Amino acid sequence: MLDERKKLILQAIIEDFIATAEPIGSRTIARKMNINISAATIRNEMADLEHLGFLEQPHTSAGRIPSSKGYRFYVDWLMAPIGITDKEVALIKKWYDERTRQVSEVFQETVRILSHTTHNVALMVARKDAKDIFKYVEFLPLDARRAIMVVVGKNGVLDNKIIESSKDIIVEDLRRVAKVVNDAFAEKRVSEISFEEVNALQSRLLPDAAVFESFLNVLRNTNKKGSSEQLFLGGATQLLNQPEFREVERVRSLLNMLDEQKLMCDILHRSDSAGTVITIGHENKFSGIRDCSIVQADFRLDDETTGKIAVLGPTRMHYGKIISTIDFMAKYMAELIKRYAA
Amino acid sequence: MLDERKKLILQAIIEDFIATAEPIGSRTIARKMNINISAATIRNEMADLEHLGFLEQPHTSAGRIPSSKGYRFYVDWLMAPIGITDKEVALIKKWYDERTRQVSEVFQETVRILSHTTHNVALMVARKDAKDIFKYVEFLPLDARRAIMVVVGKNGVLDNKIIESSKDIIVEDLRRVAKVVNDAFAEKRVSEISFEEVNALQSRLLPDAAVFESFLNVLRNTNKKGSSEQLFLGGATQLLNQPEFREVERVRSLLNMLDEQKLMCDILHRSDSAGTVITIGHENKFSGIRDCSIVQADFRLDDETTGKIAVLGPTRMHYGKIISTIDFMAKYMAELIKRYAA
DNA sequence: CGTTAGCACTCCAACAAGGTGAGTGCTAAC
DNA sequence: GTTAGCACTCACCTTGTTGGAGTGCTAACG
Repeated sequence: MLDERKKLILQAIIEDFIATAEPIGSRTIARKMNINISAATIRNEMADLEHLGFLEQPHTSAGRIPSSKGYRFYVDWLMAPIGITDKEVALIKKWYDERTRQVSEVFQETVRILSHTTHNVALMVARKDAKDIFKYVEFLPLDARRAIMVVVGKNGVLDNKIIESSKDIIVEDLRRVAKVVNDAFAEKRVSEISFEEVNALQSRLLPDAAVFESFLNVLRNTNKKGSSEQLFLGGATQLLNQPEFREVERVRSLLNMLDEQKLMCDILHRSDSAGTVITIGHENKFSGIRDCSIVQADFRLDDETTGKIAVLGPTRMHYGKIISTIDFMAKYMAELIKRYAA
Repeated sequence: MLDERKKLILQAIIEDFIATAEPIGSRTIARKMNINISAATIRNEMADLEHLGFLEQPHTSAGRIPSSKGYRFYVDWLMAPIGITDKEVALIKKWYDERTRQVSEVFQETVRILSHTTHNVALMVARKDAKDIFKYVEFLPLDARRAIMVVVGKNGVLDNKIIESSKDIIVEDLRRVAKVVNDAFAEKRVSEISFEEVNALQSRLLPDAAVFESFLNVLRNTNKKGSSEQLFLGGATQLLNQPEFREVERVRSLLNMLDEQKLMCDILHRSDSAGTVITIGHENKFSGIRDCSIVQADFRLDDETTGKIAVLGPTRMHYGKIISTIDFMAKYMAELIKRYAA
């Protein structure tokens, strides 16, 4: 497709632009490349590359900058894989160590670290598909008028709630409710308990309607809580350090997009393909980020929980570094969560 | 302190500046105020007000802008109380309705709404002081090798955890552990269970050391989780709409501060006084926000949970409106949380 | 004595003009 | 195919000019 020299020149241009964010001219390239070619020759090659769509000119007599297509070619064919160094790994582990104590903190800290190491916005969606299976309900006494209803699923407690009564609680009543419910629903998947089944029980439990209602609420809640999708976002500040966001207008429009949680989830779910996916500039479906690139990877925490982790920034980003960082983070995070959950 | 006319002029200047963000001159004021005073007179008065420290001049022959002291006087003496309208209340309630389903969402949504209605950054810290009292521990069977340990406190389940064993679990063993632990710790405040007491039990439970260890872990965890402080933050985007943040540099320095969770907590906790507190410009202890004001109120959710809710923005803010909004939000949020928890 | 008109002065902001430098495309020679 | 040379373009910086908004001061007025 491209001869060897064109590839070299394209690579040199892109890498220089990634480093400096300045349009780059033929002389500079001639000076930087080891090959002894004159600026004039490079000028000719650059004109060719522009006609082929790999480069763009902001205006006549400025240097060239890479187009989306140019970056795509670079990422697919030219880019040298840049691994993550031991030092960086150590730093990341240190950050986690210092700031996370429990599972719930790991997600937020992950985007924090990822945004700091990549100097771009980091985001993550974790999606939990409830596959909870109900086992039994048990009532634990608290005091005369209160008891705790504990709903147990196949993999532990699904939820618990205090039952309060205006008159003294009779243990026998609770035990009866438990028995009926347990007989009816045991081993059922929570998300599949139907309206009809519930109705059928309702009449039998009329004297304890309140308790039964509470139980249903807990179930519904579990289901809702179980199948959730959570978005984490960090490092908007990082963007401000990028020269492409020197004007407030650009910053604002992007920040506004990032505020739209639903939209961001959609963007991340756009690619169903597994593994690491890179979307560059115009390849984005959403016009608001046509001048940005997204590098994303997916991860799996357990049977129920999967997610995507991504870095978003200007098309001019260190693709190689970001890819290896994100891959490492996805794996390490999953590992960490397992460790904390144990 | 100030004669009636000076007050009127000061008020006019401040309100104009809040509206336009432009330094304001004598002629403009003369035109806007109903009173028939010439621009020259106003000039004299303005010179006085500047000498008294209520106004500042960005440079000679620009208009005047209010100083921190000027805003302080305005807030304390001049400002007309601006209530929150029924329409606004309705809007806020609608937003909550649309986006919150459970307690955990209320906090985040509160800062979202607050930042949108005030067009400034909203933040909130919720602090929970653990006063949990241990009642008993109970083991619920799950399958042959697993059981759930449920730790019950005075106000419900403190925590639960799955106990896993390599050999079949003997119910009697668990019951024995439960009895020993319950006898020793019942009615004790979790945060006050001492190292010595734990040691004393350890020897008696040697055969079931693993289970006991798990129990201790849960206790420790409860304690840690119980006494937490969480920061919520929203609406950084709003800042970008303010003319004082037209240059990226200012935005960056502020966003960097906002990223420092610990610092922000400190700032909010600075004022121990209850009720609504306003800190204007130079009154701030932290130099990074010397050109910002903070309006904060505190709230109480229950015996254990208290917090602060605040709006942060340029000194040029609609103090009256923000105060009434924040007061309303603090109350309404507490109410909402009670409702969801019930 | 407070108020006002008038005036000279200051300073920012916007605009225009000219110079500079990096870069290009084209052509002709190697 | 490669290269040197040259005319040309365009952004950007510097400098100068102008206009307007605003001030402080002074002198006159009721």
